[in-house]
Amino acid sequence: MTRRPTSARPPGRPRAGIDAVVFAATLRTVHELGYTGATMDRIAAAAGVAKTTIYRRWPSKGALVADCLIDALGPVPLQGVDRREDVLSGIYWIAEKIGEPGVGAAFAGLFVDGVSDPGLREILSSRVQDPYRLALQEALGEPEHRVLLLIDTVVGTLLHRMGMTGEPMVDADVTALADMVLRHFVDS
Amino acid sequence: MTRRPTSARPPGRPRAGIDAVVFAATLRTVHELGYTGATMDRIAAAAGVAKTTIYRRWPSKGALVADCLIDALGPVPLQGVDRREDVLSGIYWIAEKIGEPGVGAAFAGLFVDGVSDPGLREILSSRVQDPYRLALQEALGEPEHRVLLLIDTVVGTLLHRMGMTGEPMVDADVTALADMVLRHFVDS
DNA sequence: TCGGTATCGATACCAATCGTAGCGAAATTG
DNA sequence: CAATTTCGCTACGATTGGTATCGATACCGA
Repeated sequence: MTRRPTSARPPGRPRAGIDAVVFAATLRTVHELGYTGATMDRIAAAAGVAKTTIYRRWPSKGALVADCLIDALGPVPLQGVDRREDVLSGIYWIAEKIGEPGVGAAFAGLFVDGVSDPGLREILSSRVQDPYRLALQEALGEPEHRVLLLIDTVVGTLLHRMGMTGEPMVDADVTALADMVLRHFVDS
Repeated sequence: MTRRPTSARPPGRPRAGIDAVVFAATLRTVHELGYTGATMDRIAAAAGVAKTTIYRRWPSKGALVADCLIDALGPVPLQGVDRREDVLSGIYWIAEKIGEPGVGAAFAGLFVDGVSDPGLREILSSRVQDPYRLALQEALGEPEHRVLLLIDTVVGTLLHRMGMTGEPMVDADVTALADMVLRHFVDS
């Protein structure tokens, strides 16, 4: 919805590396000031970019943060060779991602904005969750509702810890969470 | 922090049932417009109360919603007779509470404001989570870190589902969640 | 090389919001 | 009845999300 194709771009001033700069500034600002405190003015200032430039690329703050989150999470990490190994490494992967500065706070902020913005919930569901859900469904051979519950469990638990303490979950707890989830969803 | 003792009140206009009216209006407004959309002006209008009256009782929107959430959740429901039964009924209890209109959205909104407001995180931790954590520690005889992980798992999962779909979790999924949690935390 | 085009930066701007101040009115205690 | 405290109301300042405008800039194609 926001990033336009870089190929066949008509003449004009280049996009340069603005997307990357704004993404980095967004995460940094959200990390330092929280989702609410990360105003568009501050993000623009942190990126060294005019606020109007940001609004030319993203229609709203929510859309910017959503794109930023998608960029920060990166591609689906599943290998697809071993069910147990896929889920285990996936849990550690998302735990590490959510622990990165700003990622957890951005995630939570999007949920809140999404309550009053169905379009944003659509982005969250289709562009953030669905890629991982589909990959997990294929890797595990489990029905959709079970994979959705698995995602709720893993991501929800990690985010709740972040929200309550402000700190990412320690490894020992991630391991315990992984044990519980594996026993329920993989060892069937 | 906000509610002052009703006894030994000096003369003057009564507090009447303003707290209860404002709590109800807050939940209703958060349910309809989301945490961000629930402005103090709108909450005041919905409660039929002046905005200044609200600010005289709660120092910030976050503090209001936190008190509102504490009021909505009510007392710890554990009976303390059977470990398994306590956890099971507790999970259904919190699932139902989070499904009530506005409660889930209020919860999530507090997390977001809490990122940039340590005082609010303190309220969340000490007045919302701790009562249940302590009761669970006593009822289960488990160490603090395991009870904290249990709470993260149950509440986080339910809130993540609310945030993603906008709808509370269906009973079948709550049952599956309860099975998983019981096996890990109670059946040791 | 040079014109056309599209983006960038800067400033100004609007509506909405949080939170506060001041003041007269109302209600309750004694 | 009188003192006291809170209430409602209006107005206000500071911020914020988002828009409009306009000159400057950099790229593309000829």
